[in-house]
Amino acid sequence: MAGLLRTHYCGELRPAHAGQEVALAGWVRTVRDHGGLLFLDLRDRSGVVQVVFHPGRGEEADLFRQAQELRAEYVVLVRGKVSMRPPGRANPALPSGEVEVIPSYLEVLAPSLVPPFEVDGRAEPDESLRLRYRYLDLRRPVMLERLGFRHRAVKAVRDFLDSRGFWEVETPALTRSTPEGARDYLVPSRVQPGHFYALPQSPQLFKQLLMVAGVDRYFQIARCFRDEDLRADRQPEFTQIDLEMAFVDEEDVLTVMEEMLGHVFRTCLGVELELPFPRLSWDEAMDRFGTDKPDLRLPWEIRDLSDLAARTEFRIFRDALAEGGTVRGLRLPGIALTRREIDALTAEIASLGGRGLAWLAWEDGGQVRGSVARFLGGDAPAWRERLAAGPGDTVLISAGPLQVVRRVLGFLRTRVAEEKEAVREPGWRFLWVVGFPLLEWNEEEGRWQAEHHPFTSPLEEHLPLLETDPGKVRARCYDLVLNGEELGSGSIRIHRRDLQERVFRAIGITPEEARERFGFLLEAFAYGAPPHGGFALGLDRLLMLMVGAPSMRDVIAFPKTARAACLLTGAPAPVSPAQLAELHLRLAIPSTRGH
RNA sequence: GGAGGCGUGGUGUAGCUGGUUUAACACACCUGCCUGUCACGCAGGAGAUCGCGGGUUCGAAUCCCGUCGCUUCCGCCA
Repeated sequence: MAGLLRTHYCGELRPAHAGQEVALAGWVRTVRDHGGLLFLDLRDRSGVVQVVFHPGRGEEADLFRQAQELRAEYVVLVRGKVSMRPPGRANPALPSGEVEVIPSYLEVLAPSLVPPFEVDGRAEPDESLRLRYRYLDLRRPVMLERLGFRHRAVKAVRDFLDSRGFWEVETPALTRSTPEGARDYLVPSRVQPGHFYALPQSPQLFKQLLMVAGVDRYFQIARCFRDEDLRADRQPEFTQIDLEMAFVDEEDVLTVMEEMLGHVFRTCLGVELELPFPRLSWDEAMDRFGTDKPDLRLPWEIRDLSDLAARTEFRIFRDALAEGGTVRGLRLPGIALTRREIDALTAEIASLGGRGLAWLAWEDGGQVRGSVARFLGGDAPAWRERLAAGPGDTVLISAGPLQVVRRVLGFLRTRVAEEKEAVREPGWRFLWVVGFPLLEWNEEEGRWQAEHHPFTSPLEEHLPLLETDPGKVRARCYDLVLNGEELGSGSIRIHRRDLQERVFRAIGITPEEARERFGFLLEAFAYGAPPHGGFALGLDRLLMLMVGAPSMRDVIAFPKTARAACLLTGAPAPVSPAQLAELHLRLAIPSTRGH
């Protein structure tokens, strides 16, 4: 269609173009037919410009009659002259609003059915309709703008990493099923009956192999697949900014990530991020905020009240402490809760293991009230001081095992803020959370497992604990959090075969299993692996936050629904018996429908 | 796997404590009129048996059960 000779985008016309002959192509946004005068709003991805048709005589009259046939979303070609609008007729709401186009030629390149929803309408159609007609949904200026933003952000990432000596390397999409982690998407092999590929959950192992290969600095805008249930911020396929560096320690990786994000925010949003990002140890994050991804825009913090609680006669507190637990409180500054609200919250925390919720509140006069107020006795001022509580504040108190108390108060922190629409401080509050436990106890399977992944290096000084007290070992890993959303994680990897085998042993992977599952990696490490570390950042999540979209689906061109379906193509869908046979597959679907 | 929300002309909503509607409103659509609009305006028109199935009832968009779809959260997501 190069012969169309489009000369300009609609949205870029300005007074400077006045007098020029232009050729525009785009979609009809609206036609305002005044009978003796007709306005056409022509739209392309750059925006809108107004084209004015006069009835006149001869050719002009033909053009006018043609224009009267135009309908929304017709694709048209317009040639004409850019002209200043008459005095007082400019539209300040439109970037091109000072000019208009006087046409000399009009051609319908393609008509359109009446669209199933108004592309430029005020109302946002139901999301399933948007997804079914995604190409029309994406035609909406907000959505096109988001796609453009995504392009610019990815370009900024590439430019930055290139400038720092990173090479972009592609890794396989058809790979081996990984033993731990999320459920894999499997692809059956036709050539090898009964064997399967898995789509990668991340390029983790390959990037480590690239380090062994001497690539030194690798990155990839990598598609990752995880067959788990979806959320507003979780899709079965998503994109990571994946990178790995050889001969580095934590500081190198964190600095590169900070500078990369600084570059992206500067180029895409014109925002200057404050570097470096603050860091919090995992233990401190859990103690102060009850979560490993605290939203720092919310200043509320958790306080340990165990010593004070020990002096009360309150059974629940004393029992919790006697069993080795803790008593902690969360102050809600200036927030009053009704009994009913507290009951509702108590019910909600039951699923987190919280058996009850105590509370205190301070009156204007300074007197304390609440479910445990009568147990404070002479210690009331000490409680108040510890919590820094003042009139109008409510404090929620949880007692029990440390893990449960953290989880409960961490949950309440965001839950109440949401409910009460507590004001969050504005801004981009990045945070590094470092020093996660290397291992976590899997209650169900009765064994230790990797908290991050099994290739994460333990802290050197914790190595002796690996066999004696695995839960105490901290890892050389780091999570990046933005406004309470986990953006990604990374670590310094194990590069010595002996240590890798010790970690495998700690998580109950026998040498035989290790060889079976990761033999290729262990073997590679036997041939001179450099110390290395890296990071993987969730691109979709980052973009969602940057553009202020409520869901990751809004920054992905063709996303899946909560049931992992594509409403546009109808995927997933059945395949023919012939296809199954070719793949040596037979279906075993239990007949659940009893009619 | 569990819990909640939503489903009404093409679109977005109202109606939903059962019977005063012939299911309403806005936008879109169709016809006509209109020379400066830009969410153009005016007049007229067409269009929904209320996701689907079953039940309760004299009577169901409205109540109940099931089911499907979308969605939010928990579990899950090394």
